[in-house]
Amino acid sequence: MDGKKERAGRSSGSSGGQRVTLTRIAEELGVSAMTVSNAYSRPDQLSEALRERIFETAGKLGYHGPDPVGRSLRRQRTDVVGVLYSNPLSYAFDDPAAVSFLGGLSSVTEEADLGLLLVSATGGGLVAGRDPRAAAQAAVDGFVIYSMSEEEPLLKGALDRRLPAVVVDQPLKDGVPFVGVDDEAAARMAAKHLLDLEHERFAIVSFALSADGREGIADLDRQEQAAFRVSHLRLRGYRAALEDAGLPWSKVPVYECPGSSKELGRRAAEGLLSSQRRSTAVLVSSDQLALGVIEWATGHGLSVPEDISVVGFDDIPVAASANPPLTTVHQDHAEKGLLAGRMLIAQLRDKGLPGTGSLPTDLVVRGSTSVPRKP
Amino acid sequence: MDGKKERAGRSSGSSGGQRVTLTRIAEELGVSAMTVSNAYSRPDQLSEALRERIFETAGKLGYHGPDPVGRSLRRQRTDVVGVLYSNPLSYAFDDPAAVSFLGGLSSVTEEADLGLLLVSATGGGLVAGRDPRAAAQAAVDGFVIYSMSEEEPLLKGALDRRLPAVVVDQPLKDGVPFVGVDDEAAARMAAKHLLDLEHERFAIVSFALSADGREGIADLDRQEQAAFRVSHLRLRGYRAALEDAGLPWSKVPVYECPGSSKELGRRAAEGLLSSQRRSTAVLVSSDQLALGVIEWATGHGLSVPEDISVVGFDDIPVAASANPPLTTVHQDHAEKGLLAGRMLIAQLRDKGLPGTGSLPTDLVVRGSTSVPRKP
DNA sequence: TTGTACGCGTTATCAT
DNA sequence: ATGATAACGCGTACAA
Repeated sequence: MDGKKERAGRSSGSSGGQRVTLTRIAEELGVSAMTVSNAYSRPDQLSEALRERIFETAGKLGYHGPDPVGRSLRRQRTDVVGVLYSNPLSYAFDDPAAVSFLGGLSSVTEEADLGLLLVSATGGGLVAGRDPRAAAQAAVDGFVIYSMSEEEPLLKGALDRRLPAVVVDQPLKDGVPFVGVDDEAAARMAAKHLLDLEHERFAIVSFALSADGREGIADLDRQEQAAFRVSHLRLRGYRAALEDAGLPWSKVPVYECPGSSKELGRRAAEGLLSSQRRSTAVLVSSDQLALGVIEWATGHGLSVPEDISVVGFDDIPVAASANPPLTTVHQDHAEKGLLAGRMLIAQLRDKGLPGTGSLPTDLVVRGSTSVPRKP
Repeated sequence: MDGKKERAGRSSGSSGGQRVTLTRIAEELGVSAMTVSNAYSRPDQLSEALRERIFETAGKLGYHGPDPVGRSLRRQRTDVVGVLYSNPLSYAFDDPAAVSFLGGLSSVTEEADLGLLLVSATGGGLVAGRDPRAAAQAAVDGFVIYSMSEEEPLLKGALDRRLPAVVVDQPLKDGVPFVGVDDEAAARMAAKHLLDLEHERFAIVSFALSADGREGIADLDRQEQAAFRVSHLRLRGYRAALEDAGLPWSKVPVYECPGSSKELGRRAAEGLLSSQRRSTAVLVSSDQLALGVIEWATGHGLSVPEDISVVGFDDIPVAASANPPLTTVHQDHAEKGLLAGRMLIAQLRDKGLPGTGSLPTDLVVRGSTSVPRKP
């Protein structure tokens, strides 16, 4: 015998410690294992009477249905979808956009009777010599890759397995179906709104351009080399709009935050708005950051939008009820989850490779923007 | 040969359609399968040179490490923790308390290198004849059971498997470690706060007492028979405090909501506060409901707290920044997740059965409560 | 350091 | 309606 580990379990009732399997039940009744299997998985292949007897002894022996792992091995599928998220998984639950996305995704997987396995990008902490393959070794039928960095080792590990997959937002990968929005056009729209209000002094708050955790003003070089597609495109959009209006981009400070939270937003505001001749318009590439910017501003005697207009990006649920309500670029994160889920399931069902799913965005004008105060 | 399904895959490079396995690599190199296995799982058992050669041909043939399912079967563990949530899984992502909880839980599982599998209570919609066992058939090493109804069939299915498990909030089950707070004392504290402010006309908004989806005023009978432990205890706490103050419970209307959302809160408020001689104090058993109550009130010309004081329960993140900021019972949901995770992992590691983990609560007084307006 | 033998628990196929 | 056989892909125990 192999594993001799003593089961701690309160040996409840009839059977001792030994693991109960299909075969065990079969022996007990003098039928074949196949028949027991059928009792659970294909009821039409048995007489009702036998099926009953099987369930009965199963109950008596403490057997509660086919072991999922054995079944998965044999059937060559797990009925589980893996979700890959950039950075510590627990961050996802602090990010309202990610939460909405997962909500949408889960409603599809749920309906399709698939489990949702959240796979950590950084399990095991920083254990030296940790195999980057490890995290990709999940027992899943396919992956939803949510907004990952191009360079994330986990990504390669997952894609190498050549399972069905869908990438959301980033990165773009040949042959892998993709879901996203037109980030550049959306950002352009946001900037255009402020330009229409006749703002002239702009500042930008961006989330991470690369995964190196840098924080602070990002120069042109760094902007160009952004590893995060989404950050890059949003910057491009802002830039295009400003340049179209004849404003020199080189004079627009871009503050890079290594994440997306209120706290980082406050710090960005501090870095950007402390100066004498401060900006009147701030374009922010996420709502959480934008809310942080607003907090810092109001906390320092500046009023929004009278002194400073702020535009966010994402339209997370709290944006509407913030104070002031946040003007922002709306995108439907839950819908994105739905779509990604459907595209993955299509592949699982052998419906072939879906192409690219693009979702609309629109600008939601609320209370955080207005014409600049006259000088 | 068994499965004849044609792989859709773009047959990338060297190898054809055939699945690549450990054995295949072994044959290719003329070594034993065991050695290949060791190359991945126990590097110290090989010469570095051989290991390199193995990885090389593995790469060439498109093999990317041991199959997780085969591995799980053999090792008798999956390194995955299952999370059971009451009702459609997607609701969890709409519930800030659940989201915080999952955040805490995920940070522990992540650190322990465990995957987190979200298991749906109601997969496959309402397909008739659906096996309630199905959802419990996840390939996991243990379960975190989050706030489920006592009667949920899924619960029985999961517990029957006798895997390590931890129950959070409800239901209480013999022999299953439990994490929660003292809901009754906390509710009492909330009621006491309003009594101290000299309120006398109370109304209660509770979330579900049973899983039958009923909505509306719940009579004493229904209150007593609540299937949800948490709802029951909170009501008991409110009641005890009011009765201690000499207020007759029978005159206090209890509105039951079949869930926890702003929308349901608005409906409850409508049901409770439309009357002539309305209450001045509303005790609500969740923050989301409380925020809905406030919205309804302010939307109908009542001001909070001047006309009506409202106390919530949970202290979800938005409570502090709501308008007015919500007075509520604070509990640390993320910490609850951490604790539940740790208690489950302790079992997985054979550290024996942990007992009960109890977390503190405290009342956070903010702007939604004050003395009642003089009549 | 490497190889042999076997079993983990299930189910598809084909036969009866 | 039921059974025999043979994998599914891997890893433990032990021998060499």
